[in-house]
Amino acid sequence: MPIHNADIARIFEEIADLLEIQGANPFRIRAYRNAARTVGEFGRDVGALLAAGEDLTRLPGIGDDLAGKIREIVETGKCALLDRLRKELPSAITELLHIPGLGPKRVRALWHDLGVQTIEQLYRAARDGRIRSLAGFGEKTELKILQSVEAHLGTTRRFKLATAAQYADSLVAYLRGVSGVRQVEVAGSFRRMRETVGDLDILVAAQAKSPVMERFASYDEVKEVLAGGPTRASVILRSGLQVDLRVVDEASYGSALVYFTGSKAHNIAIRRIAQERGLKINEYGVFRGERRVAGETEASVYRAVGLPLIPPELREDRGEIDAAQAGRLPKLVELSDLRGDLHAHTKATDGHATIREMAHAAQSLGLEYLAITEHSRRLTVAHGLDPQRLLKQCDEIDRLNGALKGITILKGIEVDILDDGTLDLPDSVLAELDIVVGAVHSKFDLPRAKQTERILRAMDNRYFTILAHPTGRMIESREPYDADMLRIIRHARQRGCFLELNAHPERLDLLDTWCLTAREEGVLIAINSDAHGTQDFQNLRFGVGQARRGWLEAKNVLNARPLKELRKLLPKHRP
DNA sequence: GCCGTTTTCGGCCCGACTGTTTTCAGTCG
Repeated sequence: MPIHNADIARIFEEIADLLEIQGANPFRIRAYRNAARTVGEFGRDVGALLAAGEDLTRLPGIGDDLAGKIREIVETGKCALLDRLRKELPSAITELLHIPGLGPKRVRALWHDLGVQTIEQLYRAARDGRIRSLAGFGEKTELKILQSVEAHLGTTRRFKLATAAQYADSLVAYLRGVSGVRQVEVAGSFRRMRETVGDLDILVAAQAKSPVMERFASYDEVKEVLAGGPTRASVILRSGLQVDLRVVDEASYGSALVYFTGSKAHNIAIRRIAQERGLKINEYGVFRGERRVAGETEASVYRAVGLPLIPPELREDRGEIDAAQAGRLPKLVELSDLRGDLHAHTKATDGHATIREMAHAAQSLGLEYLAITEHSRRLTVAHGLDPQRLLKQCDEIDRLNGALKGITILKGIEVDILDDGTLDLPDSVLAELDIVVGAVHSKFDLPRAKQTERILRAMDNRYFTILAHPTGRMIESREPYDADMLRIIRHARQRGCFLELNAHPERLDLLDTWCLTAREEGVLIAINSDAHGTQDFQNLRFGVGQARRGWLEAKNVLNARPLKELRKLLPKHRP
């Protein structure tokens, strides 16, 4: 059985959890968590790296010991340390750490004194009133555990970025209207544009007497107030989304913004640099002894540690600090860099608007071109186009292009990639188009070799232009299909075709880590809306966010090119 | 367990809030 990076990461996480409950050295625990993150996010298969004889200790946070454990896991599928820990502690116990309010110390006490190993046993112990008598626990803690377990068994979902944005936008507008409030920003993983967020972290700069805390607690979407101090409060909205609010004065706004934007790993790395320079960073500023030397803006905080401002989307401790120190930070792509959109649908298949309406909507966002790419005939549920209907649409586009000003409509198709890697429409028809977007919409469960081969064969078609939603995953609802993405990216490079970063909120596919690989391999990415209606172009914002997380610059983005340059890259102009 | 122009030992980010304490541990971000 092949061992994937995610498997190794899971093993290290479990080891960290078990060590933590045992009360092991916290820095040893951190080492396992860091290693889990490093391996889990690493773009290439570490098993393949080992097979190629590469030295894993070159990876950050991987020393001789952990490199040895990775080798052990890759070669045997097991880890002796984990097996030993599982004998000492019940493995299921790690699940208890995910209950809010329970950390390693309390989990250990619950297990040691009450024999609690599972969430069900925890629930019964709390319900029967057995927890309040433990040392360090009380009635309130017991009640809180009971509520946390009920909430945990109900919904523990994260919110998709676009969904969270709806709640964030209106709450931010509300807080901006409170007297004494100077600045409001959503920080946390939302600001870093992670594809899902667990909660919203909102930062406010306000005058001392501002009633912002009271107004926050009385916001009409608030269902429950979890905690509230003078500078910090947490609530649950009716939607189930947790919102944490932090209030600071204006002089601390920049350092607080750095602090609450995270990521945690990035902040730790920044603090370490500060420490080396005899400085201390906290949410109130950068300090040399008692004296504050920076803090009013984010730029001032980074400057104090000798770095340029690092964009939030890069703050994941994935090399951005080294890049900043070396003056090699990418100039990340921005929404305003996009010149067109290369994937959209209309009423002709499963969209909701006409070609003309879609073109106007795209143009109002400043786009210069729009490719209409309907589904092909195999996708009958979407009323996919057969050759006859497609050619008829091409005529309509020709007529519209004669009438429209300021935007050009490109003729395209989102053609199904069939099981054997052939395309769902004949070459003679594809030859009439500007753009052929190919997509896998069936047989997601083919074995890795077959799935990979299927996609590579599709790319071999001389009209193939862009691989749509390349991994097929749907956020938190469908796993990516099993395919060798590195081979696919390299094949795209060889064939002169491109990969899509589909900006649909359910997809955000290509993932950030693969964007990074595509960039390194010299493959351009098309950030496309996959719009089915005129409002859907708004989603490009989230696609750009994901692209920025993947370190993409405008020059790495296909549809950041003006139409004239784009045309030169399309199949009709290939040798 | 990792790491090093203060290197092979001795460090490893920092503060708010809660509950159970009576000066602080545990948890969280």
